[in-house]
Amino acid sequence: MSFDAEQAKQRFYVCLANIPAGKVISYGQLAELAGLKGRARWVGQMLMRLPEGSRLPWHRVINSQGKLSFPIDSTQYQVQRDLLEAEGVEFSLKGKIDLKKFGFV
DNA sequence: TTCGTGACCTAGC
DNA sequence: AGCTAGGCCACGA
Repeated sequence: MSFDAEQAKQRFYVCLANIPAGKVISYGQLAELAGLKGRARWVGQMLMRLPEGSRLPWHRVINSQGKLSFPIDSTQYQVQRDLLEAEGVEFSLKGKIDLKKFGFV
């Protein structure tokens, strides 16, 4: 059985679009939601290659530790964090998100 | 086709 | 809580 990238991409986009504002999900969970269990890294690749104009909520995707997958000092980190805080998502002093509260599952 | 790479994950200490 | 090591899997050179 081979991996159909086109079909996978479609399911991935749909699931991502379904994440409500103010909630976050991990790469692995999103992959599983799209029927792509075990392909968390592929999800990351897709987000990186996402066209800029798209209205997909890429910022609601974080890692399983409840943190953003960017270095603290990067602009990408700031952008994602601002977008999330604008939706009501709270960060701890260490920059961690409470998945019990904001996690989408 | 083989090899290195990465916006990942989990288990162990 | 923080770090390491091993596993994971599609992608591109």
